[in-house]
Amino acid sequence: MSEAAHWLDDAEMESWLALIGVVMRLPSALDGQLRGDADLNYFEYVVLAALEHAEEQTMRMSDLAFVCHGSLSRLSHVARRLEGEGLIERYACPSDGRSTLATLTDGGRERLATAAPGHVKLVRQLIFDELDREEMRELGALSKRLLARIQA
Amino acid sequence: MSEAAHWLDDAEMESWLALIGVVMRLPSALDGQLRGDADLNYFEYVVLAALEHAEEQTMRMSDLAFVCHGSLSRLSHVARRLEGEGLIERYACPSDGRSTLATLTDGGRERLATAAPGHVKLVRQLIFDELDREEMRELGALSKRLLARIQA
DNA sequence: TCCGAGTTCTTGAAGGTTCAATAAATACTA
DNA sequence: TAGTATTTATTGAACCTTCAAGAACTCGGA
Repeated sequence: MSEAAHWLDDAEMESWLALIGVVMRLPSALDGQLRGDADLNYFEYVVLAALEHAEEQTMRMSDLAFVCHGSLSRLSHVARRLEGEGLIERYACPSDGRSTLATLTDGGRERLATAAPGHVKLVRQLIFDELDREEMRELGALSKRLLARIQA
Repeated sequence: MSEAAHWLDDAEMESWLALIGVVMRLPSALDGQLRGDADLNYFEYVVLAALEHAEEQTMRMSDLAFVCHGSLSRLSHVARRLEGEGLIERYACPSDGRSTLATLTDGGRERLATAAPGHVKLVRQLIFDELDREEMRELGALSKRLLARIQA
């Protein structure tokens, strides 16, 4: 295969720059709103939200890290902070001594309730107000395929 | 407007989770390759790449920060590191005493050349190998519109 | 059963980013 | 043109994430 085949052509570069722009800027936009409304960053918010939707509002740390798209180490540090603020609790898993279970507290639910309306409003404003129904589905379908590659 | 209108429906949530998954995971995938191949993180790579494509391989710090999607403070810290490694140089702007100009050195060009093949290969692998030509353009067009909102 | 390999989680240190304060220059305005 | 506001960039501290090491446990084969 020729060397040139490895580089991006103009159309690919244009698409890439737009995508990576979203990737680079979206997190700080989300962090800003959450910090202001509920003194959380996006990752902390996602951890609380994931627990809220889980069975018994409880998850294993490693599963939680995966669905939140973060490393276990990152989650462990964040969990210590969240536990210190009384937003979650951790306890040993009865069925597997290696695992730790994290669960949402009432305080965590309240904090989530404080953060959520502004967060959803911002997501709508930045993403879904811009797209019609078909475009929204298309973006989701493409993202899902890319995510599968990135996770692999 | 009813309260419910503020929340995301199932299809929106599915799309959002896929998009944010890409946003959360893509940077660490890119960082990994760049760290291994050239001891750079993605932001450092972007700074060097932006300079390479600029007139005279030189840009004002604040313009550089904007095109790299980072804060000026972040860029300033990174520029100190890159300058320390001899990859860029900074000097006062002759026409506006407030501004600093950053320029790529030979060392910076070399480092970029070390990093680029693997980086492009990974981007192709993660993004463009998954999409046909039409999907690639569609993703770019949608991303561009979202980016415009996020930057506003 | 025992031992080695693998899994799960935490921790401290190193490295990177954000935030707030500051300095220095330019632009505006009365 | 003097004074004020704005723009541009840097800095150090606080905060967060990554990295590497280690502890505790489970699994599987000899």
